[in-house]
Amino acid sequence: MHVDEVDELLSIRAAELYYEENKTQDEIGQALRLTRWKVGRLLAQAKQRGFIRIEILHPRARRLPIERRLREERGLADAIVVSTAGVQSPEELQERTAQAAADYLTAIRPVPRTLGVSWGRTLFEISQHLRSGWATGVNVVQINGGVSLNRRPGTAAATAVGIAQKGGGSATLLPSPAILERLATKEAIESDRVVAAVIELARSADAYLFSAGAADHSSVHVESGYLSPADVDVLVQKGAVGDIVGRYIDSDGNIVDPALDARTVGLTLDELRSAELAVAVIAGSAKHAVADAVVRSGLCSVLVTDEATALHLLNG
Amino acid sequence: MHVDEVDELLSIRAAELYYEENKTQDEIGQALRLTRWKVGRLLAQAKQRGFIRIEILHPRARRLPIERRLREERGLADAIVVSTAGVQSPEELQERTAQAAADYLTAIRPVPRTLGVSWGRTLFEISQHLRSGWATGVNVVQINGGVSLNRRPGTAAATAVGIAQKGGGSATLLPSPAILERLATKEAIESDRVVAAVIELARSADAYLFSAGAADHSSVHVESGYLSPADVDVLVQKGAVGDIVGRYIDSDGNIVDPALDARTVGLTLDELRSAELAVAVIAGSAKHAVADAVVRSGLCSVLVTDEATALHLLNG
DNA sequence: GGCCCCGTTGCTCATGTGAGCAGGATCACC
DNA sequence: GGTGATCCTGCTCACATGAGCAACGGGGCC
Repeated sequence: MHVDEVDELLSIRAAELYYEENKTQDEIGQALRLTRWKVGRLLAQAKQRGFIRIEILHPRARRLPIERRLREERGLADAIVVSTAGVQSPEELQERTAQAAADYLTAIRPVPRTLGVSWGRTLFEISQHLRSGWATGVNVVQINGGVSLNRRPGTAAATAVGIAQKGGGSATLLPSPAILERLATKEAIESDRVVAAVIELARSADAYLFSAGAADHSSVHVESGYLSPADVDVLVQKGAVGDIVGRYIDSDGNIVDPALDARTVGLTLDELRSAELAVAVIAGSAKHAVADAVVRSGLCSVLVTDEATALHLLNG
Repeated sequence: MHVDEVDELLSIRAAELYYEENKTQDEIGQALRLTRWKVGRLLAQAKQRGFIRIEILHPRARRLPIERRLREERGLADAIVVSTAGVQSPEELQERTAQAAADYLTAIRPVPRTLGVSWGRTLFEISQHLRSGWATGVNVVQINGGVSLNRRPGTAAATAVGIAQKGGGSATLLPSPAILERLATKEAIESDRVVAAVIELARSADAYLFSAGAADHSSVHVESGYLSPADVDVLVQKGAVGDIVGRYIDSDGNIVDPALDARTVGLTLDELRSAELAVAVIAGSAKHAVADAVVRSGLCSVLVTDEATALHLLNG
């Protein structure tokens, strides 16, 4: 039996007594016939070698070391990473992330006067998790088209209005479909006085809050009727990994289908990229690829995500 | 937002800074605008409410609090519980437990002069994990019959001999099948001078080491040809949960089939029960029921097992 | 409205713990 | 077999932490 092996075993015995039995290092020393300094070193060793895992089990728990790595290694201004410890379902993960996004939004200083938001399942959940009074007099403006064509009419509007109301302000909706069938129609809509004014307001926002969609049939665009499942398949074939504010991007963050993009109403990706504060909220294993594209191509300055996604960004 | 809720969130934030960022309570106090005493209380609260989980990730890690509960609540003289943290396969669990049993055997003081052992997969693994020189001059004696009928001839012998050799002593084998077809044959064998002497020696052992088998087709008795799968089915129907030293017991620790039992060679259950030191080594989810029966009916004074089995004993 | 009770707060003090350091053992290499 | 480098040990000291305690304050009850 090698010396290192003996030390390893001893460090495990010491860790058991220290962490499970709450003994002092001195007591452990007496029990194992070691000086208390040796015990301290064994415990430090056990930690350093990764034998000790400390987890914070709570829906609101975050992973600060991973957040730091995201800031440092991926150049983000800020990162919020929720813990996946104890998560039972994808829905729970989604909820934790939405909660964290709501927390982050609430904590932004100075409080944004104008906030640009996209819409979708994630944004809606965030709006629900916000507390009344999270801001005072915030003006919420939609940054991409979102009049639902078939199901769930008004969730886009409900999201923006909800965020605004709880923030003691008003919402400015973008009265336009997300994607139009013909380019001419899209240009006509954008030149409409009201629509143009909303987009202009969106461009002037202090901060943006948006999510990302995965490029698959579960997309909100498919659900809302803007794209058919077959359309999505074609996009995937062209390299699409997901969409941001209705615009499909590849793994480098570039527009996949310029023609489609030209028919999409709302802020452009470059306008997002040049924003001072662009908060992306992306969670779930289905969105690992989009999250990666978004962060790589600088589409957001702040990312709110879950631990698994964050680790994917760091190791992938 | 209720006060308790605020405190809960604060304790999570504090825990993140304390355990993940290694800040001092004082630093955390400054960051969260609290006194360091408040921080200390929040951390204590987080621990006490179970938000903090500390795990020792190591094949040799044990669960001392569960061992204590087994001793106190189930009246065992001693209990060894190996951690299941990070276990990938049932084989790994089995190996960890065998290793722990070998460790326990090595640590018994005074060193037993005569050790009675059963045989089987578990015992064989224990013999392999023992280190040469674990004892000096130990006499190992088989406590139940075990001349394999078909496959793997000699593992029973190899186990006893291995334990003896590594302990610097000799092995005394029980030259008899485990179960005989006819009662008369069994009685004849037991009256044989050599066999009788071995059993007499077994009765005088200072300590016993044995495992338990589950009552299913994977049993060593089936594998060795002493019982057919159909025989086992019948036993199960009669309430058998497993076997100890070849004897099938029900959930109360009583012999299931007295006729069969009468044809089984080796120590009786009552002889085991009255032993000073009887160490049972039982691991794996298939053996939860037997483990329970063994402990309930006082068949062992010391139990070596895994965390999941131990929790089954405590909660079931 | 006054009073009491109980939970919370910020403290003192004792204990627990980690950093850094000098002496000593160990090992490889000459 | 000598010698130097390196690691390890047991220490001092400074800091971090938990226990216990008095003062405070808020809420319920008379």
